[in-house]
Amino acid sequence: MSDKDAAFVTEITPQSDDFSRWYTDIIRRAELADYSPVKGSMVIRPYGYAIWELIQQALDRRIKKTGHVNACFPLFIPEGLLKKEAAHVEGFAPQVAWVTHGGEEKLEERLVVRPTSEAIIGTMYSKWIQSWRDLPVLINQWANVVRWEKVTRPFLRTTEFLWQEGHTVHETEAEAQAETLKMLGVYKDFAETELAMPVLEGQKTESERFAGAERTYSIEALMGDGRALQAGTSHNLGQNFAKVFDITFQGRDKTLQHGWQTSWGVSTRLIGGVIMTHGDDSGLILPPRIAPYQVVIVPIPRGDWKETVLPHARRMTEELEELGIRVMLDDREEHSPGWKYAEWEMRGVPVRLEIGPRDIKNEQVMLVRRDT
RNA sequence: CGGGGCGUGGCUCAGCCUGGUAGAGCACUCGGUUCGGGACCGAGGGGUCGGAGGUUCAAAUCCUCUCGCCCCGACCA
Repeated sequence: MSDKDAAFVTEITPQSDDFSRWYTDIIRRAELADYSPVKGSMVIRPYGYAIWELIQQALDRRIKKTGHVNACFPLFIPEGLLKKEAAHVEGFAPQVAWVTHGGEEKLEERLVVRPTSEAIIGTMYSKWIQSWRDLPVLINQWANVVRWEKVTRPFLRTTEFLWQEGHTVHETEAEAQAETLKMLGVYKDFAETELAMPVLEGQKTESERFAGAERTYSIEALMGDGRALQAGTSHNLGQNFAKVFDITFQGRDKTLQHGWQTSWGVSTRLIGGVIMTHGDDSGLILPPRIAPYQVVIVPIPRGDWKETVLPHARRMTEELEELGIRVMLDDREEHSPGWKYAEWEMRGVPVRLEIGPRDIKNEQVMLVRRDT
């Protein structure tokens, strides 16, 4: 196959030519996401969203297993609340979207569309926490947030993105620090186990620290172009927010104390990380745990295949599904087997099963792995 | 936000320099033959050239402004 043919076949720029272009080509060709009419905002298409749902499910299990529960806080935050924590507002003010009107009426107080939820959650926590017996508070939320970024890239940095943000309050500084590192560990294990994405964990420098945090830790993944990608962060907030949002409790020693907080999050950026960690010039390579289809079955349409091959392929599909495996039976007649091979390789399906009349006769099946 | 590049059917692009109101390949629709690595033949549908203004008898083409996208840098999940 000549280079020209290869280019035609995949329509994907080779990594060695232009890694960034390769990245955006894959997203478009594999139908993970598409650009929207809203500047900097992308549409996550069904195939891409299915990956996010699998990431959510797997991570949500881990978050709950470590004692956290889910809740949902408002999208809008009153300007005054965001401004309470000085470092926090300074860090986020340049990239918040403002709501100034309700219908035709100008608002008395402007609202920000949440860039992160420390302010609104801290405000609520101050109402809910009275005693050391109320601690720890271990809440997570799955949400969308908005940051008015000047430069955007699909999945890696978009104006609006999906994420989870955990917000906890503890009795002591040591407990908060332990929680911060525990969740960093959860992220590391999640990235390496579910996403097959090796990461390096460590503490961020002062300039990279989360606005308002005492300490910020992150997991960093290595991309195919040799660059690092911040794939998740865990912050020890100390008492910074507790002091301005008045999160106090009466301690075991009967004195009034401020809570010790953490917050931690990962976002749809993880999908970008997966693409850049595993993908090759033929397209996407998806780790089986988060692959919308783990197996694609391609029947060979020959002779009386509809009476022989197809029923067999359907039975195989059912049997695999009973085992909990996500299967795509591609029995479309408008595409040739060769076309389907290339298509599903491009979309990163881990395993392909080819089954034709010969296989039925010989009681065999052709299996091809995407990652080899 | 600084530097660079680019906006022409769904996609990739040619045409622009040397103005004369649009082409190719792929994709799509219909019919037929095919199908073990992106099949082939025939017949079709679809764009007024990112947007606005200007120059001109005439603008995809020249000028101005503007919007958007991509890459590098700075910043961020």
